[in-house]
Formats: sequence, C-alpha cells, structure tokens
Amino acid sequence: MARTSRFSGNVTIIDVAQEAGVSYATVSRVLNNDLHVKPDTRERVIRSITRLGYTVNQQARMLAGGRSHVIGLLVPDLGTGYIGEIMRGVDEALAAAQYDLMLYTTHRRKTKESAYVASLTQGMTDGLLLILPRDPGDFIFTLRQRHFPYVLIDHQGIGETESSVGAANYQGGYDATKYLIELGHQRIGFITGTMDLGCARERLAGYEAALKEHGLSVDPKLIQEGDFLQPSGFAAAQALLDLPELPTAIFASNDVMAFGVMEAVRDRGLRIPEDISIIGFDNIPQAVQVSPQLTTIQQPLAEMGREAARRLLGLIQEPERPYAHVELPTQLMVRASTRALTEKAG
Amino acid sequence: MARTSRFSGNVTIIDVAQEAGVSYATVSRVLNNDLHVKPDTRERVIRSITRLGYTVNQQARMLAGGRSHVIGLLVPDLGTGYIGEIMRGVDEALAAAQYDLMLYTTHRRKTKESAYVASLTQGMTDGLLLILPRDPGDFIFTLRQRHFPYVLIDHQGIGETESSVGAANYQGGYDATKYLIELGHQRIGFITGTMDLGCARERLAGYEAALKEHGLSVDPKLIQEGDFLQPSGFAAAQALLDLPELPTAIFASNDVMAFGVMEAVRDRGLRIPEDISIIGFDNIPQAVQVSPQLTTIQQPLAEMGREAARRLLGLIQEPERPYAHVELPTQLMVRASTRALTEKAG
DNA sequence: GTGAAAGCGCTAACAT
DNA sequence: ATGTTAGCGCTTTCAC
Repeated sequence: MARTSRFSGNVTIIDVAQEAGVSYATVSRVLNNDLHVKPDTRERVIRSITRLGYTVNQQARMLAGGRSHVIGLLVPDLGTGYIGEIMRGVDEALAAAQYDLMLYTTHRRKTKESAYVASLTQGMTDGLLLILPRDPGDFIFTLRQRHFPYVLIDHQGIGETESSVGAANYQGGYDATKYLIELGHQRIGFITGTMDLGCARERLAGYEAALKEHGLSVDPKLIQEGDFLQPSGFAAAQALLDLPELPTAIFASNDVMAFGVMEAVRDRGLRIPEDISIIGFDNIPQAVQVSPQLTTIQQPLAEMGREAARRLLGLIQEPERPYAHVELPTQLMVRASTRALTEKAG
Repeated sequence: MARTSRFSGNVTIIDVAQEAGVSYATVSRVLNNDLHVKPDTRERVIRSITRLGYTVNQQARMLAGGRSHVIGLLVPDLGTGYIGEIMRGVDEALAAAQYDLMLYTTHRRKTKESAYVASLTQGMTDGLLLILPRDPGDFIFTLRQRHFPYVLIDHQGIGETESSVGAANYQGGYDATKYLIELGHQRIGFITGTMDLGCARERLAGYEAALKEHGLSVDPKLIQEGDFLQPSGFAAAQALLDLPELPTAIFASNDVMAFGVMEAVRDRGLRIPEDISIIGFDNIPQAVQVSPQLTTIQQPLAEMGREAARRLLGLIQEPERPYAHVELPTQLMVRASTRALTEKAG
C-alpha cells in the first residue's frame, strides 16, 4: 500500500487528465508527442500540465518500458583535465537532447559489484559511453550480447563491430614528427604511451612513418616506453639524455609526459627550446600554462564527446544503424617549446 | 501489454521466489534485510538469487517507494581539476555505500528545463550534493521546502540551516599571508576570487587579519578583484605591477589565477621568486607542474567530497539529523615560488 | 515467519 | 482521435 510519497509535488498524469477532461492515455500521448491527438486537445492538455506544474516521473516511465533519458558515462579515474574536456562535450550534446548523465568510474568494476554492470544495462540508462576503457574485453562483450547501445571514446582496435569516436592519432603523430623534421631535427626522441592502448600505438606508428618518409631511419634507442603519466616522461627523458648522441628534439605521446620531459631537460641544465625542442600531444589546458608554452597536437576532446553522445543517441533511436568509427582531426599547435635547429647543433 | 523487454537478463523477484519455493514477498524481505525471515529461508533465497544471477531492478524499486541508490552531484563547469578532485572523493564514499552518481551541470539550469530540478527531486536521486552553486538561492529553497536531503560543498554563508562541508578558507588565507610576512614581505598584493562566493570573502578576511595582527596596514591599492580564472589573475597582477611602489609578494586566491600572475610577472621581466614571491590557493595538480613550482594552500578536495557524501548518506538515513557545517583544515605547501625578502629589496 | 495483494506512475497494445 | 486496460518489478501493508 501507498507510503506517504517522499515529496510534495505529486501531480500525476491522472490529475492532468482530470483537469483537461481527457483520459490519461491521451495525456501520455501528448507527453510522447504522439501524432494522433487533435491539436486543441493537445493544447488543452498542455495547459493543464503547466497549470498543475506536472513533470513526468522518470522511474514510472522507465518501468513501463519507456526510455530513461539517462545515458551512462564510464570513465577511468577523473581529474586529468582530459576527461573533463570530453565530459563537457558529452554534456553539451546530452543537454540538447534533454538527456541526463550517470557517471560510472572504472575502478569500481574491479570490485565484486555485479550490480554495477546490471545497473548500467537494466534500463537505468538508455545507452553507454565508454571513455578509454582499460580492460574492456568481457565488459563490452556483455554489452554487445545484450544489444545494449554503446559508443567507445578514444579507443580503437577492439574490432570493426564497434561504434567509436577517436582522434586521428596516427596523423597527429605523423604531423608532429614531420614538423620537427622540417625544423631540421634529425635525432628525434619518442616517448610512447601505454602500449596496450590503440592510441599509443598509432601515435608511434605516425612517428615512424614520418621518419621513414623523410629518409630518416627509426632508431630503437630513441624510442622509450612511457605510460602517459608525468614521472614516466621524466624517466624516459633521462634515458634519452643519457644517450651518447643526444636527441635535439623529444616528442612525448601526451602533454603530461611532456611536462616530465621539461623537468628532466632542465635538470640537465639544458634549455628549451634552444638545446632541445619538446612537443606533446593532447593540448590540455596546462599546455599554455607552462613556460615555455608547449607545442603540441590538439585533440578535439570536447568535440569527441559531443560526437560520441550524438552517435549514441542515434543508436538508441535506431538500433540497427551500422557501426562506424569516427576519427576527428587533430591539429598542430605551434608554441614556444620547439624551434628550428641551428647549424652548429646539426 | 508487455513489450518485449529490451534486454535478456530478466530474472525477476518472482523467478527467484519460484526457485526458492517461497512467495516473492519473502524474496523482497531478504533483499531488504528484513529481520523477519527464518535464517534457512534466507539462505535458500540467497542461493537462488546467485544461481539465477538475479539483480534488483532499481526502477521498480524506486517506483514502489524504495531508495534509488543514486545521488545527484550538481557541478559548475567541469574540467578545472578542482571539480575532478572533489568528485574522486565523492565517488569513493559512494562506492563504499553502493550508491551511484548522477551528474548534473549547473549551466543547464539556466535553460528553461524545470524538468531538470524535478528529475533531481522526484526520486530519481535520494539526495543531492552541490558543489559551489553560483546562484543557489531559489534552487536551494525548493530543495529545503521539499525536505530533500542535500549537502553543500565549498559554499558557506547561505544560512545556518544547511549541511555543508568546506575548507578552512579564512585560516588558509591567514596562513599564507602570515608565511609571507614571516619571510619579510610587507607589501603583499592580494587578488580576490569572485566576491559573491563565501570562500573568496573568507580568504580575503584571512589575509587582512594576518596583516593587522602583524601590525601591517591593509592597503586597498594592494587588493585587486579577480574571478578565479587565469586571465583575471594576469590582469590583476598587471595592475599590481603598475603601482608606484611594487609589492614584493602576490597572494592569489586560487592557483589558476596565480598562474596568470606568473605570466604577468615574467612579462615584466621580473623573476620568481627573486623579485616577486607568489602564492596560490587550492594546490591543484598543475601547481607542481609549473616552474617554479607554486607555493600554495592545499585544500583537501577529495576529502571534502568524501565527507560531504558521507554526510549526505547520513542525512538520507536519518532526515532529522541536525545540520552542520564541517570545515576541513587547509595546509601550507611551501615550494619554489616564494622566498625570504632580501635586505636590499626592503 | 510467510503469503496475498494493492498500488507506485506510466507506456503501449487494444478497442471504439 | 480518444478511451480502456494490462502490466513493468518492486515495496509494503495486512492477514494468517
């Protein structure tokens, strides 16, 4: 039996129906933009709705089989700025479609909460956006098996049966390297990201391709593995600076590692960019806050979020829509951490 | 009539009841930890639950009047790092309590969506966490009027009838200023935050108090208004550097503005900290990424999130719990952007 | 201690 | 074009 419902504003569809002098199914039709409602009936219902201050009860709607108008966003640990940018785009697209956002953090899944995944897929959300899932294997398998709509953000290489949006990582890696080569650099150190991530592999591939296309050989000693975090950038740069023949430029697979590189270079008493040029990847807000400002490859993060959200919404509307991998263009942002190689240093 | 329910895993409480040979009310009791269930009945039910892989349907539970096990988090624009840290703490506390997180962004409310607030309060969420709401007036009024549980994060000064958690802004402002004074600085520029925010006012108050307590006068010319964003820090610093008598130190009300100050100081050809000491507030991750590393006041952001979430959960359990404002201590982080005033500069 | 049954507010057939 | 009605899966009285 009815409990005292928690809050006051309990105007239901039935109250509206009474007010408007129609059946409550008609009200439902109006709410769901059903075409088969006479204009003035619709008019009358809408007036009653506003007069009574009615708002739909999402839970009831969900339970009855409608859409929840919530989409889930699964993110790895927050607070990198990187995620924030993507979220900004997601939120924007969702707001436009009157969708709400449920936030799930990846690390939780490690725990035994199977309820976690259940909550995701049991109609609490209409679809799922996954940012850079680390070990997406079985999780995504479940999603696919249930025909649950989802879109991957910044994660390529799982298969061709995924909808995903990412950045042009290969092209970005290529562009950065080419830019450095055109500045006259020949010994260009490269610091990779976590190599089980597609984006990391693609950036490396772009780097190698640019080198080869310009007749330069790929020197394995100039390639150091990193993990996208600052300390690894620092360590990798140290290794690079310990080489008998110093690189004249270092390309880090993301900005955060580039900051580590800056630190290491300065520790050695070398100047940026006079002695060593540095280039990053991402163009996070901090890139302009460091000194010298960091030359980097811009990822269209907010746009990626926006696009992913739009695709997901499309998938929800039309589940049979074909899969597609969208790759948004990156852009070279030239700033102060790179400069042309002077003759003497050649 | 039943639609084909969207996904396969539709084990309901009824299936479990059948399996276990009990009525489904009993299963519900087990799920809700009702005491009146014989231990071995409970045991049997639990076994059926695991065997069938049953998970509760939150929507149904909500509709029937139960808890949604979702809390809403209302944030201003994302991507500052500041929010990310708080969210980390919130998520942690929520995970521990098996709660999910619904994210709402403030800017949306500007739009005509009254459904937005409704969604918040109509049982979709059990409670609300508000980070630094900008114009919280009527919004909070609605919440309070509906007796909807909520906790404010980093926002003081609305009234004494709020539960809120914040940082010791006054103390932080005081500590930073005192530290500078002890280093020998006498002309200390101050850049405020958005002054309609309690935290901004408190930091200023702390600054003024420290000055007075050390027998220094508060010079209005040394106080510039900012808005917590980098450009305003830059502009305010320029104004400060245009003063006939230069300050020897500048205290910005947050780190982001402090970065703007650094920029302005360098633009003038002055060195940090040799010519001017700079101190910030927040200790965001970037504070150690800039050069020189920024001396600042650490706000326990994650801890604030954690504490706020815990309080909210408490409030949900026990709505009559008295209001309380919790103030978490800040801490001075001495780094490289400040130094003792040398004699000549006195 | 356990079962029966009435909703929660809505959507989507199915009638008319 | 509109009304009628059967659930969606659960919580919670109320009986027993």
